[in-house]
Amino acid sequence: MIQSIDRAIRVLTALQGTRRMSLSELAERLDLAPSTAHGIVRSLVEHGMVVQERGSSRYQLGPAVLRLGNVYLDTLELRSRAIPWAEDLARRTGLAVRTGVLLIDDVVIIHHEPRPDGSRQMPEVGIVIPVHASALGKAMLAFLPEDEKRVLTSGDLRSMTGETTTSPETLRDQLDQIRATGVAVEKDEAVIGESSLASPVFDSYGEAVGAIGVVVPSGGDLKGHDVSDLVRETARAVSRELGAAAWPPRRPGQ
Amino acid sequence: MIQSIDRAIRVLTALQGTRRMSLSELAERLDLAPSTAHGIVRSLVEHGMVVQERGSSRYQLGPAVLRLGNVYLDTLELRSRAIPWAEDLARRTGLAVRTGVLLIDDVVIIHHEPRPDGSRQMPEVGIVIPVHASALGKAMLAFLPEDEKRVLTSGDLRSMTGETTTSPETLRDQLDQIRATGVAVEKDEAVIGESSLASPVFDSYGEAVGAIGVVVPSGGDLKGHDVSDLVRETARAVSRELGAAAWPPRRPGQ
DNA sequence: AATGCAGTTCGATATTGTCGAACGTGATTT
DNA sequence: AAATCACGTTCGACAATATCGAACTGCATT
Repeated sequence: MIQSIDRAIRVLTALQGTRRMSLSELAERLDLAPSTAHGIVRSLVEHGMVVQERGSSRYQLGPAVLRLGNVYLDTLELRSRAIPWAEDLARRTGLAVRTGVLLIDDVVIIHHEPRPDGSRQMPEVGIVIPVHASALGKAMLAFLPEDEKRVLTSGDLRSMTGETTTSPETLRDQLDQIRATGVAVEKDEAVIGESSLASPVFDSYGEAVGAIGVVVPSGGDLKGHDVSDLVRETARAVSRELGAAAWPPRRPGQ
Repeated sequence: MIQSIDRAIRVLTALQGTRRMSLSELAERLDLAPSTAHGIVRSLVEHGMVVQERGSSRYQLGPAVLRLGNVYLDTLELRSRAIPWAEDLARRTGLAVRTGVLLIDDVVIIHHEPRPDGSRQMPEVGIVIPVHASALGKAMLAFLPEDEKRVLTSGDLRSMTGETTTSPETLRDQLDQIRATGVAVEKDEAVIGESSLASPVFDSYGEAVGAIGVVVPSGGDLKGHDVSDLVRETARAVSRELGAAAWPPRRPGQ
């Protein structure tokens, strides 16, 4: 791992958490001499990855990162395949539909089909949710070979709400359950008042490359048990389009 | 400029143009030894900025860039201020509205309000258009102090369609015109069949920090001359919300 | 007006990234 | 089916390069 590149990305990640930071804040956060941090930031600024706001001397992310994000979405086959099915699922359930992929220990939303009730809803593409607090994340985790252990043993499972699964043992049990049913559930674990169901999507190698699912208002009743079946069927359909031979795959990786 | 960071960003930029590239393609494009390119790519992969697709050994952008892009949008005051006005402008003109900022020699779309006719339209947030081929870009360019020269003298103004302004002299004349009217126009210069009008948005320092405008189907008739007035008024309103003292500012920078 | 703080620039040192060569693997060709 | 080729990857030595500390500048504060 090249040191300066690692540091540059850490700068971007820091700015992604704390949106505006002064140089000294950045330097302290990354344990660097101010001049070192300055050199890194300068390089990022020259490419538009970071901009310093006028007047104040704080830094924030720049327009170049937006351009990259947009291109990423366009290159994702999973996304283009999932969109028609997501629309369909939203129409049939009356719920918002999310599709996500894994990023280290989080899930990144790559598509968001709003609830089809005509109301204005915040676009959620690009937001991240901890794997262990989301149905999307658990769905993928359950079908990963070795990597799952890393998350499970990494120690702290951050608590988002009082309901967040924070015990590795509990999570492990949940994953067994998910492998049995093909559907992951989560109640108020990431956001209070919001629960979700999701199923994993596989590619032609039988790898869990993403997950798709619905968001359920915690108060709302699921019309019978249909929803979970619809979610599973949607994931299966998308997987087939991606060339998956079976759903779930016979021996997941390993 | 730190060399390895510069190279890393060049890798991302290359992947942004040519979506999937093999290591050797990347190495050749950046004039690097394959092993050097590999080290850089490896560092990017470890942070999820780049992923190598399974099976084939090609690389493409990763989910981490999407997360960054999303946060960038959230931090932009221009965007949050512009959105309500963009909705209003779209409603009153019946046209799609775009808001953009400058990124080196391009304009990046930071908000896109679709035509209010209920049809499905591709979201345009994150796409880039060359400054000299877009009304948004020209609107900003006309009110920049020194930087404009860089673009004008950088040599080649890429041609997008047969209508693209490629002569620096012509562009200079257009900018004079824009400074006089406050509204930039463009006909078929970026995309055939699509024209646009835009006006610059200023912040409290009198800097052109963005531009907002409408997209007009080339065949479509503008209802009288109203549209250009509405665009100008919208830009003025957003500028005032950002703390601009005057529109246009008295002495643009300099 | 003076002081302190933060961002920035500059130069010397040694760490660190770079390159060339060698290895392993998968695909293609004879 | 064997061999060759091409490609991605790993490794180690060198020197270029990033890093750090100190000094400078500008701004805000007292």
